[in-house]
Amino acid sequence: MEEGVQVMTTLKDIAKEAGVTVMTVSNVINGKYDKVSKSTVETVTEIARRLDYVPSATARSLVAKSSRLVGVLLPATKDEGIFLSTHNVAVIGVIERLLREKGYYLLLRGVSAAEGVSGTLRSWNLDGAIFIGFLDSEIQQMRASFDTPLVVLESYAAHGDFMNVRLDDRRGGYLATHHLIQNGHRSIAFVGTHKSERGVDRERYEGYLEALREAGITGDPVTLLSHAVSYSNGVEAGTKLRREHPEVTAVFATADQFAVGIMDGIHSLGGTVPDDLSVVGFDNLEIAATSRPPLTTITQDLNRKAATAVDLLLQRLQSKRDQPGETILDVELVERKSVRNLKPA
Amino acid sequence: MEEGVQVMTTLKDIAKEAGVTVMTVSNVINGKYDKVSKSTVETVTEIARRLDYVPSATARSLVAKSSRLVGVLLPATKDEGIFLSTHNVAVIGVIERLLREKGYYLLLRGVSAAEGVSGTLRSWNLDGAIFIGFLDSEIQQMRASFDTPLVVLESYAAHGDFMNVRLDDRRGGYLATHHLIQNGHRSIAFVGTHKSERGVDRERYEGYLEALREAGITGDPVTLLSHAVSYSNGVEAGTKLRREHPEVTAVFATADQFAVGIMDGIHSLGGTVPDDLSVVGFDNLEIAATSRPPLTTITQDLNRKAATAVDLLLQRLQSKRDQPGETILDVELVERKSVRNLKPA
DNA sequence: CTGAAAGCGCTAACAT
DNA sequence: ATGTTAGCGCTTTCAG
Repeated sequence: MEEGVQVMTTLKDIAKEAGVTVMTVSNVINGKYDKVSKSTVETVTEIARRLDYVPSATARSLVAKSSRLVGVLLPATKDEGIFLSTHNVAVIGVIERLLREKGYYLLLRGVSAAEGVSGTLRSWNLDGAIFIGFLDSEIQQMRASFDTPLVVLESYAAHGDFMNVRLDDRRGGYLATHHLIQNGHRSIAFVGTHKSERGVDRERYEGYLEALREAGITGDPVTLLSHAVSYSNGVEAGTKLRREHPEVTAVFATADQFAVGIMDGIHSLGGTVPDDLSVVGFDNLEIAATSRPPLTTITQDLNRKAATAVDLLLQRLQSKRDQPGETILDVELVERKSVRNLKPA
Repeated sequence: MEEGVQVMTTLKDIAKEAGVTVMTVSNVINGKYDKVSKSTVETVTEIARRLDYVPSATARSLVAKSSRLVGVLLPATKDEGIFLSTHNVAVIGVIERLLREKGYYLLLRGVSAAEGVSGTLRSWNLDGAIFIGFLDSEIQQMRASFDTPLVVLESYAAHGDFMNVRLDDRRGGYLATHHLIQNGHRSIAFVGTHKSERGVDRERYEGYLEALREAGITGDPVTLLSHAVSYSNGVEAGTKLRREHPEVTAVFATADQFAVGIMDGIHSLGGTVPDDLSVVGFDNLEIAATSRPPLTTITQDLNRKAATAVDLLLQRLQSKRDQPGETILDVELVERKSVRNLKPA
């Protein structure tokens, strides 16, 4: 029993044992059997197995241009971790599996705005990267410092230089608002983030306006904007809505966290959802199904999103061919219990 | 504007530009200023910045024994992704942050029982690894194929060869059951997994028995065992409990998924929690706070768990000193609304 | 079919 | 204070 530092078996070890050159062993390991005699293949293979040989990824990556390493980067602050939504989690899970199936490794990394991204990306010689959850401005800025093949999720950043996979947010906003209108609502508020921060919200807002316009609803709609998506900002919006805008009968929130917060805000003031206020969210997180009441919201195909991202990246890696700059995924309305039908039966 | 493959700046480039040797540049980059004249340091530093130099981690890892890469491995099947619980997600988030702070990189990897683990672990020359969510038997088996410093979360596998960070599961089981007893319950069922599969459940079961014994409750308690932790297995247990064990007034479930499932199972049969059945779970996942009714459960300090794991690993990496084989984290009862007080006021 | 030489980017050890 | 040599484990030429 050896103790202490692990001693790796190398090609050299096998070569010595087999009485051949390192080169020959390398060829066997890499399956280039046409360059090696059958008997040599057998001996070498046997010895490799016996010595429990594992190729050194670092050595390979040094000599080849490829590292078979893909970076998945998420926003992070120095003090907080990553992984905000259940959502992203699921996406990363799928990404990991797909990459693994294709023989790639996944380097997970939180990126704080302060430190650059280029260190990580370039020092490991990443074959590619996937960005999740960054603001458009951050993406543009980060993109400047490296040119590894890149797929970005949920962004409206100009996509001259990378591939973009996102939802049809505008349609989502339209669907949500249209649903409220169909249920007889006319005074529908909008709760989201300042549109400069998330392109996603700007689009959802456009969809919202479109539905309003289509229904001939004019006038300034009530619009409540926060700087970040959070439950507590939702609560705040909910209380504000009840206190200051009694005429509003429904609200479209651009995130389920907002929506659930709004509902709780209403409840805390003695109101009821959907009786006093109808709410539609966006994302269909787990909390949407378990909230009270269960939240009507806009959903998407998570697996498909992750799969699309990985596919695009790998295709790009394998065949230098250019891929479409933007892939837009469809969304759907999930009807639950947070919308009241105002129309007479 | 260059197009195509990224060309990395190397020490050689800088050396040429500065008119010095690669070695000198290396010394400057690594901050060994005592070996280089002040003026050289300045020129080299300037050129490095101008050329946007980033050291090659792969080259470094090849020559050094250290790769500054830590593997976080989770169970996965070929068809399913990783990331079962909200829980693990949070833990990984914290681990990532701590590793990053210390200058380490995180390789995220799902491991299916079929493929070995040694390939990943050894080909990347990982400095260390953290295992999350594996069965004890899997750990023992995997451990055989490599001897990288290892921290294992939530396991009762013999810890001769690695560090173990886990909860005081026994106390958790005791606390949960004791709470039910204090609320006047005498007929308390146990819902968990077959104890051979998760050591965690065996311990929680022991704690459960201990509380029963202490209260002088004898006789065979109702015990419902599944093969895997899941909501649907919980629902099944809940319906079974209501149909076949009407004498049972309370249940301790070893996982919140079970507990929430049980509650829904009861509800689906027209029963009410906690009026018809009191339920205590374990883990304090997000669903515990948002379930109906909110679930009384056993909680733990997630941050502390992750931090402990990383600390142990890094200490082990930095000073070859041996660390305690097992670190046991405390647990607490979180009281919510799923337990009915049977005692007269 | 097999070997020899060179080099990927970097650093440790020993010169100078 | 700087340079030289050597080598980490591997693959890509180019020779035999």
